[in-house]
Order: sequence, then structure tokens, then C-alpha cells
Amino acid sequence: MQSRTHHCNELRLSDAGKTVTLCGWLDNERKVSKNLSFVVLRDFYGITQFVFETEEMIGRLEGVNKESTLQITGVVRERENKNNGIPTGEIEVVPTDVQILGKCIYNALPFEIRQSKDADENFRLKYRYLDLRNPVVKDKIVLRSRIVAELRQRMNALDFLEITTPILTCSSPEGARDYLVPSRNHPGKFYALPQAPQQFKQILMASGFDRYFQIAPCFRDEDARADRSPGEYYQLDMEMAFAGQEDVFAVIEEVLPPVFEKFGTYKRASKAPFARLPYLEALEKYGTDKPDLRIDLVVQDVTELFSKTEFGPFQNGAVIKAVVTDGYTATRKEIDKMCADVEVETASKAFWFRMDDTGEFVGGISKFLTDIKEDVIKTLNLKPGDFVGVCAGDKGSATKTSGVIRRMLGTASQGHFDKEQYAFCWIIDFPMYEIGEESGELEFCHNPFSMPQGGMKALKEQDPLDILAYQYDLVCNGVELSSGAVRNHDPEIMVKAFELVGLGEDDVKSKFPAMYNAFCYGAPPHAGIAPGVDRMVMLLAGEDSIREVIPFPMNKQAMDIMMGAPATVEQKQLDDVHICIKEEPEKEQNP
RNA sequence: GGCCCAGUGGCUCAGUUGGUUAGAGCGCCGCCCUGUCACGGCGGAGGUCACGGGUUCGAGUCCCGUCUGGGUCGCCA
Repeated sequence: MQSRTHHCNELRLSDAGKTVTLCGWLDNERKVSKNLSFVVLRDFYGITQFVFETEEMIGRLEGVNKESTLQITGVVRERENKNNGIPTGEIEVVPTDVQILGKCIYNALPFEIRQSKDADENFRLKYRYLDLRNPVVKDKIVLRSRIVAELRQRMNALDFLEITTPILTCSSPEGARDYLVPSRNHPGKFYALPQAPQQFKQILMASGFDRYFQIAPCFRDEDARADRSPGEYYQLDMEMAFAGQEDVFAVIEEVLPPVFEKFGTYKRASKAPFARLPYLEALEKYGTDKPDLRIDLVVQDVTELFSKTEFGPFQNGAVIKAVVTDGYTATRKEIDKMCADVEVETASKAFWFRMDDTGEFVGGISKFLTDIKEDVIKTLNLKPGDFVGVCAGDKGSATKTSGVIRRMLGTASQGHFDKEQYAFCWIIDFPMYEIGEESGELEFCHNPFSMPQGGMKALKEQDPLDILAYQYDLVCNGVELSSGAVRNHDPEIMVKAFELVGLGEDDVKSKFPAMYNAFCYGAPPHAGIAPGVDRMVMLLAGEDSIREVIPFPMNKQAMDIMMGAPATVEQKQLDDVHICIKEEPEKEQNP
């Protein structure tokens, strides 16, 4: 095969007259008559039109199916009718030779390449190599590559060292389910794929490395969501020695905004320093620990005032929250729809009323508020035209519902949703401990590696439920991008932290032996974070499904239906790793 | 595992209150067309209405169950 002289997005008017050779996929053929046919060739870079002007040349493509790969040699000339919609639209190539490089033997595809995003997802995943030929699908993977390259470059520029950590390691007792790998040389023993390089990166700090990062593959055997790929995902994992919370924030605030502004759908991102919101304040003001700060509405607690009414749901100690907005001109039907949507999402009802232009309360629950009208106006600072969304329930559910109402009212109201930007914030001061819902006993709220604020003194003297951790989340546009923490590098504080949840030194040593031992030989205070790469790309690409930014995604059942994974293996392979499959009793067939 | 939604030619979907021969667009095949660019025109092939059962004179449509897929809750430190 002769090598190509140009790719399919390269030729311009200035190339007219040149003899060129191009290669690509047969994208489309438009036959206009016996001796006029337009043929479009597509490669990674773009498309170029060829014009076949003789019956003989048109015959060369007889029986050649779309999506076959071709090499066409010909002469460039200016088009009679230009197409301003494509970069090569001013020229066309008159072919002198056509070679078929790779036949597509099927004359019908599972889906049309250009419409692949509309196809059933199973087909897209099974024929991912065809799906990826669609330029709009491919471009998301290109974007991912560019983002990762930029992140690497910026981390390197800040003197972070990329260090790979093992993929075959041991099972961790905390967190998600592990993927286990049987060991051939050690019957009955297993490796595990890492859920994160957490312990390795902390051990690197104890080893004397100062600034570590890695685009790290992480594995967990948990169920999927639209924004959560099953099986494996990537993190921009980083850790810094002799550093605290502010040092980590400074790095992220320097690295991420330029990347978001460069590659994002929106060209504006928060500048350093990002807003910092204590966890409890976020719940109080925004009804969620991942608030979308592009919305400027806040939640108000109206329990004391509204509980004075006769309205049933406001009785019996219910916590009552309200969200006030103006510029919300929804019809009655739209309001009902909004309330129904809130109920679907939160399993809790949303109520409403409005202050009309004459200053009267109308609609929804307004008739219950007659007696406290003046106090309501004063408390919520209402003016004519304002709309108020209200919810009630136990504290947790009222908080969650208020957050959903805030989001829905904010995005639907004029002037309260500044959409075209990336609004970052830090959620800080997470509680160290909580009472577990199932156990009813004290448990770690997030993870046991975080340093409690106040250190040993706090652990000894404070009510455990009042102790805060140096634990933080990075949130962008309502999406949780990352969790991080100042780590607990002090073996004594670690043991004490475990003692509060009924564990002790032996448990720490048995659960995290390497890390605990390493910290006993002099460890630096250190802190880190690990933003999810897939979620960042998804946010920047403006996609709602994480599978759009993963080259070869698995389906919801954690199956790769293109490769057929997971799959059965040969008995010999099982014997090698000492695994005996238990026979499942066959399900009885109904006659 | 719970809940919600969906399953109709190769693909995407419509199909009214249960009623004659299940339709459209795209794709495919054939013919026509000398400037198309999502080319156009005419014609054609292509259907186990996911599967099983039930109600009914009659089921794509209603009911029950199963399967498959998506979303969500649990779960994801």
C-alpha cells in the first residue's frame, strides 16, 4: 500500500491541482446519475469529498459496502458548489485510482454510524468499535486524553512525581467490595485489586517522597449508576508531605480551573480560593453536601413559625424548611409537576404558596397561613410576586427535600441560575464519627485515616459526635468530584481513634499492618486528595452518563459485552489456582 | 435485593376506548436523476408486537408471572 499524502481534514483551496492519496472509511456515497457520484471518505481527522465522474470509476465501487476502508488517489480541484459546513468544503478530489483496503462484508450495520448515540446502549457497547467511529462519540475520548495529558503536565510542573503503585495487592478490610485474584503459588490465598492507592501513597510519604501523584486505576465491586462506572475507574490521586488542608486546596485551585476553562463546555471557572463550606452549614443552607453554587437561593428553617399552623404535615415535631424565589412564573400545572418531581426524587412531599401582586397569599397551602401571615412576610422577607417552596419531615428528610426544591426552583426561576460556568466549592469540617443507622453504635463517618481536628486532646476530651475531621470534599456544579483528608500519621492518635469505635491497637495492626508499622518509624504529617478523572471529563464534556467518556465501558451488570467478560475459564486454569466451582442447583422449569 | 420506566421490521419510534390486512422515518435491494453534501423521485423486500399464562367473540393494547435493559434506593470509607 502506498502511503497517504494527506489526511481527510487537510486539503484546502490552495492544494488545488495537486495529486493526492487519501485513506479512510467509506462514509457515504451520493449517486446523482449514471456518471456523477459523490463519495465521502472519513478518517480520524475529518471528511473529504471525492467526485466520481465516469461510469467506469463509479463501477469501481460497485458492491463495496459503506464503512469499508479505501485508498483513493486523485487530483484536487475547486468545488463548483462549496460547503461552508466542513473544513474541506472548498475542494473535492477527482479520483484516478481506488483501492479497497478492508472490506466491510455487511451491507447493513447494527446502527448508522452518525446516529450511534441514539442506538440501544447494548448495541453501542457490543459494537463499540463502530460506535467510536462516530465523530461525536470519538471526540469525547479525544477530550479525555487531552484533559489527562494537561493534568499530568500541570502536576509535573508543580514538582509532583508520578509513581505507579501495585495493581495486585491485598484485600482491604474497609470500604467497598474487593475484586479478588486467586494465587497459584499460595493455595487458598488471594490478591485483591486496589480500591485506591490509599495506603501505598501514605507509605510513600513515610518513605520520604514529598509530592506524589498518579492517574490511578481503582477497582471496586459495587453496583453502577449513571455517574458511577462499575468495576474500574480512574483518579487523579495525589499526596503531599509536611502539608495540611490549605496546601492541598492551593494545588487543586491552581491545577483544575485552567483545565476546566480550556476544555469545558463553559469557559468560566471559579478562581482561587474556592468557597469553603462547613458540612453542617452546607446541609443547612443548601440542603445537601454537594450544592450547586450556580444557584443563588438558600434554604431557611421555618419550623418555629410554621408549626403554629393547623396544617397536618407541619405537626408532631416536624422540621420545616422553606425556599423563597422570585422570577418564578410557572403555571399551576408546572408547579404541580415540580412538586411531583420532588416527591419522586425524595419520597417526601413539596408544598408551596405565592404572594400575589396585591400582597395576598394564594395557592397551595396559603389558606393555612392566614393567622401568621405578617410573621411569615417578616421572617422570609417576602415581597409581592415571591414564590415559596416548603417541605416538612424528620430532620434528614426535610433537609434533603429542601435541597431538591432549591435546585428545581433555582434552575426554573429567572435570574437565580448562572449556568454557564464551573462553580467549585470545598465542603470542609466533616464529622469524624456518627451513629450507624443499622448498628446504632459509634462508627467512623468517612474513613479512619483522617486526622481528627484537635488531635489526641479532642479524642480524649470531646463528645465523639462533636469531633470534626480534617476531611474535605471538592464539589463542582452539584457533582462530588473528590474526597480528601489530612491523614492521621500518628500511631498513638490512630489507636485512640479506633478505641472510640470499640477497636484497639491489635485491630489497627491487623487491618493496616504496613502503614501502621511505617508510621512507627517517623512519619511526616501529610494530606491529599483524589479527584475522579471520569467524572471530571463527564462534567467538562457535558455528558450525563459516565459511559460516554470511557473508551470501553462495561454495562450496568459490570459486563463487557464486546469482549464477553466476565467469562468461564478452562478447568485447568481453575485447578492451577486451586478453585473449585460450587455447582448451583438448577432452577426448576415450570411445565 | 426494593421501587420506577421501557421492550413493536436491521436501527429509532408511532400505534387512540380492546375491533378489518400492525404504520412512519432511517438503513437495505432495484429503477430513474449531470453538482450532491442528512441529495432527491418511484418501486420492493423485511414483523414470533421480548417470553409464558390469563380475561375476552376478539389482545401489540387489559391482568398475572418470567426474562432483558435503563434509572434510582440499598451499596459506593
